[in-house]
Amino acid sequence: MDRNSDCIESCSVNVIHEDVVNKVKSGMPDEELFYDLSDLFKVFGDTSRIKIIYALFESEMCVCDLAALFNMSQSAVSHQLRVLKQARLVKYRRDGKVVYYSLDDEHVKEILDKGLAHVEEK
Amino acid sequence: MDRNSDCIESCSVNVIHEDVVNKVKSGMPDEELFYDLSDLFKVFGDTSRIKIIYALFESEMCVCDLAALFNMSQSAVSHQLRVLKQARLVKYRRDGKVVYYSLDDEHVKEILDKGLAHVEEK
DNA sequence: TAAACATATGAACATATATTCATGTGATAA
DNA sequence: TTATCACATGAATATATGTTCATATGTTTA
Repeated sequence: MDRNSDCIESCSVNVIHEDVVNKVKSGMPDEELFYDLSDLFKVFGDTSRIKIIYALFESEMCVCDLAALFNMSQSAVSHQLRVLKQARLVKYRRDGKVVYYSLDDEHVKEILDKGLAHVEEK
Repeated sequence: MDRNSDCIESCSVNVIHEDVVNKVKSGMPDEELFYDLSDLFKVFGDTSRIKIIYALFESEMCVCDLAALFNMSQSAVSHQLRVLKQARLVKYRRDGKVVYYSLDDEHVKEILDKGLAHVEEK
């Protein structure tokens, strides 16, 4: 864990602007935040999950219908819904044998819309 | 490419709510959009790149300083900057031997802030 | 021109991850 | 109770991806 603590030497990386590096370093958030953020965006970084989310924007849906809609296997959909569930992005309700999924976060739409703005620009 | 076009049968996936599926399907955006969006979020889905972006929020920085700041190799930083460049998220200017990178998009901050709101919630 | 420096990049390697396959679980209906 | 249906899940596999290593490129300086 600390075997790279002297890496500024061993990596032959030289600080060119020590003042800038120190200033920026002092403004950096906690290391854990970077992991949490990248973990969240990793969830949006897959076509299948983006598709599922867009479908759930329109309506709550069951696993089988999502599979049929996107020509995916039931298993693949279920696995991806699990990822979305773990990220607290979707919730579900059971009605007999059928499980209905829906979005469980007011930020999702905003995040995707901001991403859309970047993608569609120029 | 079309070998799965009859997948509703071959995958043994049955549509339970055909009306819902058809309604949602008609509201789906172009397939290409899903790829563009997931490609963009994939960029945010890595700790190293998130770190670099956060550093560039504070100040433009050269490759060497970024490497020193995060204890990364120069090569790793350079590779990740290339990804950010291809996603049109950063720009650069050359001053002699040194290349300075900075953010090239007004959406980046907004996207990460929305993600932050989700991460910090509850 | 040669040497040194900052950066870029291709190949190799290790790890992460998405899908499939087989099977398990929970609920309904015959 | 047994069969069937909708869904969940573990293991295996194939692919994607991040880092390292070696080296190339471009710039400055001796």
